[in-house]
Amino acid sequence: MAGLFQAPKGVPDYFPPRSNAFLKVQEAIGETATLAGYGYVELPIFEDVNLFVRGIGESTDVVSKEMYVFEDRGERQLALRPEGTAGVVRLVIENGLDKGQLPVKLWYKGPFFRAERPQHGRYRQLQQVGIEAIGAPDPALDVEVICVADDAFKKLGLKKYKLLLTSLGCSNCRPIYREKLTKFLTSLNLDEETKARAKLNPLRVLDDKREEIQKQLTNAPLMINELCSECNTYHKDVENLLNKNDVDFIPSPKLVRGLDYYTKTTFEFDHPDLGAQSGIGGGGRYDGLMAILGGSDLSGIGFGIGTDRTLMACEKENLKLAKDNLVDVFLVPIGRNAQQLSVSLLRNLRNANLASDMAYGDKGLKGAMKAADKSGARFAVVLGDEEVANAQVQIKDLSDSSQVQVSIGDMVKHLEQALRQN
RNA sequence: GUGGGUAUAGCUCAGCUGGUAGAGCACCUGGUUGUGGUCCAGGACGUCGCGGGUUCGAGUCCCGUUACUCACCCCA
Repeated sequence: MAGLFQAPKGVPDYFPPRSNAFLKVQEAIGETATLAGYGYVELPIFEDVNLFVRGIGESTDVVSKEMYVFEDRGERQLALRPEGTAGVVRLVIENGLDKGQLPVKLWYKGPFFRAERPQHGRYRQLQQVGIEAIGAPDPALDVEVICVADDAFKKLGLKKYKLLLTSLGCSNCRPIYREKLTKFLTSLNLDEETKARAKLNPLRVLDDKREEIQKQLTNAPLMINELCSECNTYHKDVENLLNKNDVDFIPSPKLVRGLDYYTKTTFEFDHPDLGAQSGIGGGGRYDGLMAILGGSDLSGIGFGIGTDRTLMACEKENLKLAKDNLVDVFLVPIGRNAQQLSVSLLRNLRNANLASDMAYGDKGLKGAMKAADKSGARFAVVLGDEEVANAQVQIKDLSDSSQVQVSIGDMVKHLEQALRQN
């Protein structure tokens, strides 16, 4: 049972059959983004630690206590990426993508790392698929980004998730609001820890889950009511466009994101069946980030969808994402000659795009048939000395046990037709 | 990071107030010498998470530790 090693704390393993569903989730989001004109980027898994410190914000939990920081052999300070946006923005600036046609639309996928205490759905190596659209401060673009996520979830068959939406204002209206909120919070009776949080980022106190805190927050000033006229108009446009396109959303004035760069449109997708780790995706605008990281002063918007959690949500809704069988055809050779011939036959089948496998090892006929059954293949191809001598194979339909004999030359064609019929 | 729960076969779990391990499913073999899925018979599989302690004796009690898990914090 227990070997010498176990996976590092909080790191999930994916293996068949669940790994097939994992892949489907990743593909569904990536395909939706591609259809919307987003190009794929392959980002490095580690970056200069300061990219994240500057980009995400030094005071955020993600940076201050959850980053995997290390030094390489050249004494460079690096960090395993805790999120994707900072890396994409760096890539855009470094490669001059912002000098061409705008907006720049990109998508990415892969693992991210945060040293949190693990929980079901909260991993130290977490998987995300994300998109970013940089260089067009247009409400229609905000809606496009939200729709890509929404459409991907729908494509997977998800029904129960909710879209939470608000605006966090801009560099003009947020500081004013922040001061107002701080004043309000200091009038409350809060524990030391919460007070500290209020000082660091007062907005964060708003989505505290404890009832005794929420009770005190009923009359708290809300950003959504304090937006400057520009932000207000922008947000109304976003809401109207979402309504016109039948994208349901829940106005959530207390929604806060843990990364400092968010401005204006901010959203989160929640799934009710995932307990405390209910966020399956989130994102928003980051209009100052390009400039902060030394690029041209362009706006940006994007999202990150949690692949792990989205898969869990699909499982909660009993969605069948991938078929159980990997192959449709299974070769059952009896004897050395048949086995050697099968190697070539397998290649023929696979080159004709028929997913196929064979019984390896010295299994008897019975065992090999059993393996064929286990594989989930629709057809078993039986061949022994007699068949090899006559250049024939027996093709058995495992769903109804019917069996026909065809020549080896016709095998691929026969199976192609049989599989196409259903 | 804080607080609670759990850890027994590959999986899901049973094992009472301490007396040297059990079920179902899965796996292997045979019944059927060249035909799977059903059925029947048989078989293999465990240092009871790990380390220490109490005891004549610990899966069971105590301490520590690790992992998972629930909530908080945070977030995907």
